[in-house]
Amino acid sequence: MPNEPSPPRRRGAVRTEALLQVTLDLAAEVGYAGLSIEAIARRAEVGKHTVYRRWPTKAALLLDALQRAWATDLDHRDTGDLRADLREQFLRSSSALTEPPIGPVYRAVIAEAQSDPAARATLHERFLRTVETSTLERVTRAQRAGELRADVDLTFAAEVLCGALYYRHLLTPRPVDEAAIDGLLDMFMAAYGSRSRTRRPDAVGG
Amino acid sequence: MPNEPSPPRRRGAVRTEALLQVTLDLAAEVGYAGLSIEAIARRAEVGKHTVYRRWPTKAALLLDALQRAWATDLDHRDTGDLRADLREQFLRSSSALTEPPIGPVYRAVIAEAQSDPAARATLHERFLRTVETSTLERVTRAQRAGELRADVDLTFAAEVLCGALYYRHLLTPRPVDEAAIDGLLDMFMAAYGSRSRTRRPDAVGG
Amino acid sequence: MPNEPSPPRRRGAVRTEALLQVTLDLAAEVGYAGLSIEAIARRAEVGKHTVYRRWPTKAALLLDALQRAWATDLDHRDTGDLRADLREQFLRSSSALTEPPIGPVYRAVIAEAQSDPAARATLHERFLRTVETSTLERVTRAQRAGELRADVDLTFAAEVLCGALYYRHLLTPRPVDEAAIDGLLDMFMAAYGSRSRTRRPDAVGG
Amino acid sequence: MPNEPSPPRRRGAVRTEALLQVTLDLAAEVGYAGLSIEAIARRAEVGKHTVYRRWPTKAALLLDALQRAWATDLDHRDTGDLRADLREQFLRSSSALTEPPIGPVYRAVIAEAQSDPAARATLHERFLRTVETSTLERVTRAQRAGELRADVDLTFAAEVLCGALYYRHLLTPRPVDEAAIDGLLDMFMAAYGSRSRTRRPDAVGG
DNA sequence: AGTTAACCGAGACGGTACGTCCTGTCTTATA
DNA sequence: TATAAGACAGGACGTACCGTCTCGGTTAACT
Repeated sequence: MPNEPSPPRRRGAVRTEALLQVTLDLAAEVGYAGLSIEAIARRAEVGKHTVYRRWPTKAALLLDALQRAWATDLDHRDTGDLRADLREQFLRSSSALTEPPIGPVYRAVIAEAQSDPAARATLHERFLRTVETSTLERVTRAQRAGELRADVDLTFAAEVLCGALYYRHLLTPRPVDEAAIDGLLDMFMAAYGSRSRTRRPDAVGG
Repeated sequence: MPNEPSPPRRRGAVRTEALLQVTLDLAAEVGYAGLSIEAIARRAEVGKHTVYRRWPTKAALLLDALQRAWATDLDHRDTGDLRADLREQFLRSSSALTEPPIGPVYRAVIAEAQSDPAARATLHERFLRTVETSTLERVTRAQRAGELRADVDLTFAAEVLCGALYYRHLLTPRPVDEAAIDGLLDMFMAAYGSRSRTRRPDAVGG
Repeated sequence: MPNEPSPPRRRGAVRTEALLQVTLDLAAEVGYAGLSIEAIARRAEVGKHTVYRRWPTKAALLLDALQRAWATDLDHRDTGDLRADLREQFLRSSSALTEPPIGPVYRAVIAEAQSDPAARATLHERFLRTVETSTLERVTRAQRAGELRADVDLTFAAEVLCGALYYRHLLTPRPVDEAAIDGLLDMFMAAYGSRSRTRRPDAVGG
Repeated sequence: MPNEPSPPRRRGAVRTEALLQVTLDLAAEVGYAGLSIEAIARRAEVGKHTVYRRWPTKAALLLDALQRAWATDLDHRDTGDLRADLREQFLRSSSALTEPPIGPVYRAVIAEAQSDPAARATLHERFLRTVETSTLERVTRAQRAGELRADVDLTFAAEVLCGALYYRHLLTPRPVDEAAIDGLLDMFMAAYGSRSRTRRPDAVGG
């Protein structure tokens, strides 16, 4: 029996990286449906145990893979024009969530999260809360700059801004397009904008 | 719900009812995880084909089961006080979505919907759009009654009201409680309420 | 009370014929595997009950279908040369059993017969015994004509002649070709032929 | 937290053995009809895949099970009396084929073989050919010993000996009893026995 | 000619088995 | 000791037939 030399086995962190990458590749190629641990291990030419050793749950793996792909710049710009900055950031996020590999992985995570409260908490902690926080910081800066009314606590407003867009993306056949974002910002600015700068009687609604 | 004219298959209809009920029972007893077609058929003492004959997909079955459980009164009250009516309706919806059997079934549907665009569209068409529409009608009435500004198109606002709450319920560890609803309504009324009636300078924010 | 009332109902008889023909057609087109009652009824555009009303068992249906196709001339020729007559008849039977539709139906019947002793008995009664009997008659005639030894009971010999060929056809990858038939006849004639006419020292064996 | 230690999983060859044994047990207990892969796996407390991993086909599994049960001594005795030796061996084979577990498994294999030419070939290769060969060897020895005529090739004769008995067993309601075996041997000896030793004018035929 | 009972297609129904896929645990052999 | 490979029990998937059972709508025979 001829012993063919097998390739050197990569280990530890390198392996972890490779697995996450394979997960993203699979997501991009075969989508949500192909994201089984079995398929990932097969594609990575890795024993299944090597996956389970690293992540206790498919949700955990997918969350890490999502993080790896989460290269989008989360920090809102601060050009001094709050509306324009939010608009630009929301557009960027929207297209990021739509395209592979983030899109399929995100959907997979959300599906997992429905049956796993821990995954749901982690999903929020590591991704959604981050988005909310980043938005909150930007609007808070705007508030300090006088763009927004000073008499309101914006915490919940930041959640609404994010939530409305996620809702549309995940549970609606409608796209998160410019019209949607503008409509949302109209509402936000109407509610919290400083009186003098906010009124745009010709453009509210949509 | 649109049905074919009138093929009075009483035999079939009885089975269909029973299957939907079993689905809800399973959801209440064993939760999301127990909602396999196999388990439903087994519990109903029915051949699997009897299920597949009626619903091409688990998502389709779950959507019908959801509809069956969806007894919540969707029509917003109209006491003349928009804020109070919305608040009351949102609280009611929230508790309906939290408890079995709607809770588990809803989550299961959403999980299915992530991998099945058709299910996603149907989910929205039959449930979320209904909620949006119902809300839109109430706020439009309020607008005509002078409670809300007359210069805005409220279509998107209605989506935001619903979406923000669904987001919190489905993707967040936070509960949809009175504080959340009040915060949302503050924002909404601040944005669109008629000037004289809306300002509640002491309570905005959360 | 099975009171055979009057002349046969034409409608019924026509249907029966059609079903048998469909069975043969299916056997010829899709072979053994396609011979389910379900498929036959579907192809005949007939309710399954119409099949079960006529035949209690798939085996029963197949046996009737087999009979319908069993057009092969079973009566051995009697040219005065026993060996030649048997040879000719065996060749004819062999090719009949090999080709559709008899081939597939025959195999299907035999498969059914393995799990159903009644079907096995009927199979033998209606087909195999007929072949044995027909052969027995021919060799008995030859015996009376002096072609075969007078001091033997040929009943079992007739069974062996048939059985050896069926064995080869059904359980062996070898074809029932001229060589096989000649070999068999050599053995038979060597055993039972009258001394003077039988010895063919140059041709015995294969 | 130490869970209850599950019994060490039997693997590989041991598992294969167990599965074959379960197949034979089922055959003996519930007969031909109970020999589904599903039932075998259930009885063995084994995942179905564990069966499919080993045998691509039910036929393949049954063939192996048959082999396991095939303990009958295939080698013909050689007491110097060919007729007695063959008789003894045929009787032994006959009763082996009649009783469980070989009986039901054999019938199941033959049923499978009718719809699967590969199974048919394997069935012959591994069982029937073996019987033919063993018989051929014995008669060839007898031929060299002068018991049989020297001027014949016995290959086909060996097939006929086996085939006639299989035919009777599998396709006939008649049993393979002593009379049948004697009749067959009469014919064989009449055909191929050396003249001086063979003639038994009082006993030929059945 | 009207009645009526058998027959019909269509297919629903509870079952069982098929063969495939994935899960999460466990084992083996290699490096 | 970590690994690649994959065996393993379990269970769901969606499909195919089985043989029984309605369901209305013909037919054909006998009033």
